Amino acid sequence: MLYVHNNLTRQKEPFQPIDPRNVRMYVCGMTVYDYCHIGHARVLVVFDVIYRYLRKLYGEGHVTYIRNITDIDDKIIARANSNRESFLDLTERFIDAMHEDADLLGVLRPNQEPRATVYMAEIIAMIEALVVRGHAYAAGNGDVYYDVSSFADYGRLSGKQLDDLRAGARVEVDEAKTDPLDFVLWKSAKPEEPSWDSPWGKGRPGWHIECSAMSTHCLGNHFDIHGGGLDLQFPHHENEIAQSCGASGEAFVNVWLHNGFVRVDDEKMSKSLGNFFTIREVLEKYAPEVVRYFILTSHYRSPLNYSDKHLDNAKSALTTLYTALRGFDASTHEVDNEFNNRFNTAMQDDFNTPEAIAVLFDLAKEINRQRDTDAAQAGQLAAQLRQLAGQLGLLQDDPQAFLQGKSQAGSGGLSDAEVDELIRQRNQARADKNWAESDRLRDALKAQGIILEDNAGKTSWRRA
RNA sequence: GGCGGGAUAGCAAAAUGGUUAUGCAGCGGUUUGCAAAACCGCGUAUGCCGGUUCAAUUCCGGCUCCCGCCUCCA
Repeated sequence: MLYVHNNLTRQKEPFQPIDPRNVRMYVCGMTVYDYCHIGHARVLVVFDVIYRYLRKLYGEGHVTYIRNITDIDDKIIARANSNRESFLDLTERFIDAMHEDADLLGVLRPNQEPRATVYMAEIIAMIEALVVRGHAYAAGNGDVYYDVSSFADYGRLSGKQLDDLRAGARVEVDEAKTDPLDFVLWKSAKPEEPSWDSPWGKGRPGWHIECSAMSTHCLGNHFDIHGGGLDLQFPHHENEIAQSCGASGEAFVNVWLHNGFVRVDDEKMSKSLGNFFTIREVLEKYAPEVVRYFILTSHYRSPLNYSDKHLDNAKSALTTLYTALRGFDASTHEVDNEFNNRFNTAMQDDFNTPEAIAVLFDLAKEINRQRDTDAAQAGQLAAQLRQLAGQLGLLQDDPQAFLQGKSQAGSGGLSDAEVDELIRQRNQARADKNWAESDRLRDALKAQGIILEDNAGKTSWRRA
C-alpha cells in the first residue's frame, strides 16, 4: 500500500486512486523565459520518480502525467522586450533548452505538456463559467477578478484565514478590485502587448487560471494528484482550487504534493535572490546522473542544500555503486527477496528515496562479498541492483562509461587511447618487476586524474 | 504580526518508545610488489530544560536557534 503525505490534510495517508486504471497527476512546470536552475531540476526529478513509481504500481499505461508550460506572463513579455524578440521566439528557445536539460537528467517526458497560449479558449470558457456562477466579476478597466469571498474553502490548502491575509501589510491596493485579496483571472492588454480576444476585450490570462483550465481539460474536473514546488502552495495552488471548484462545482484534487526547496548557504535558491545555478552550468562540472543522485539523497519534502562538496560526495557514492556493477552484464531482473521488500517499503512510505538508496548500498555490498565465491549469485544481485535503481532512474549507464566518463572540472586530460598506452607500458614494467618505473607511470596517470586498479591480473581504470 | 516546517555523529541523511540505518570522509586489519578497489572491524549521534514511562533521540509542555509562505518564484 502506497502512503503519501497530502499537504491538504498535512498527514500521511493511504493513496487511493479515483480510477486505478488511470491514475492522473498534474505538476506545475516551468515559466519559460530563462534556463532551468537546480530548483527546477528538483521538481523535474522528484515528480519523475513519483511518476515512475506510480507506473510500477498501476502499470505503464495506467498513469497520466501532465506537466504544463507557462508560455505567456509578465516576465516573458518583459524579457522578450528587452531582447527585442517576439515572445514566441523566446519561449520556443527556452522550451527546447528545458527539454535538453530534462532529458539529460533522465526525466521521462510527461504524457502531455500543455501550454497556456494554446488553451485560450478553455481559459476564457472557465472565466465565463466563474462569472456566471458568481465567483468572478469584470472590473471597469477590462480586468476580470476572482471574488475570494465567494469561495468558502479559500485558504484551506495553505492554512490561511482571509482575515489574517487582510491584516498582512503586504497586500497591494488596487482600485479595480473589490477586495485586495481578489486575484486577476484576465488582464486587459496594454498597448503593444501580446493579447487575445475575449468577452472583456483584448487581454491575457492571469497566472493561476491557466493551470485550472489545462489540468481539468486534460485530466477531468476531479483527479488524483497535483504537485509542484512548496512556494506554489500559496497563492498559486490555493487559487487553482478556488477557480476549479468554483467553475465546476465539483471536487478538484485529492492529493497535493509539494517538494522542498533547494538552498544555497541555507537560503532558498530563487531567481529573485539571484543565487541560482542553472542545470547546464552544473552539468559542465558533474555528470547528469550525479545531479540526479544528489537530488534523491534527501527526502522530497526536506530542504536540499546545494554545494560542490555535496555533489562531490554524490559522485563518490555513485562510483561505489557502479564499481559493484562492473564486470556483470547489463541485465535487469526483479527478485523477490528482502532487498526488494525493503526498497518497496521505503518507496511506498511517501517516496522515501534516501532509505531506498540505502538498500542499494546494502545490495552492492552483498554483490562484492559474493562476486569471487558465487559469481552466478552475484550476477543475479547485480541485475537486481540495476532493476531497483532503475525505478529511481539511476544506474542505467554502462559502468565503464560512467567510471571512465569525462571528469569534473572539465580537465582536458588524456584520451582513452593514451591511457591504454600508458597502462600497457606500466604492465610491461611490472612484468619486468621494474617497480620504480611502474609506480612512476601510475603516479603520472594519477596526476592526470586517472586512477588504476590492478585486479585478477587485469588493470582497470577510472577518472577521478 | 499570522501560518507552517526543522534542529540526528566530521559532513550529508533516514528511521525508531528498549535491538546495525546508509553514504562520504577518517582509523585499524585482510588482500596487493606497493597501491587502488573490495571485504572485516572501529564512532558508543540525536539543540536546551522539564514531564509521562520500567525505558525517550522518538510522546507531551516550555525555551533557544534556523528556514519557508503571507509579493514574482519549482
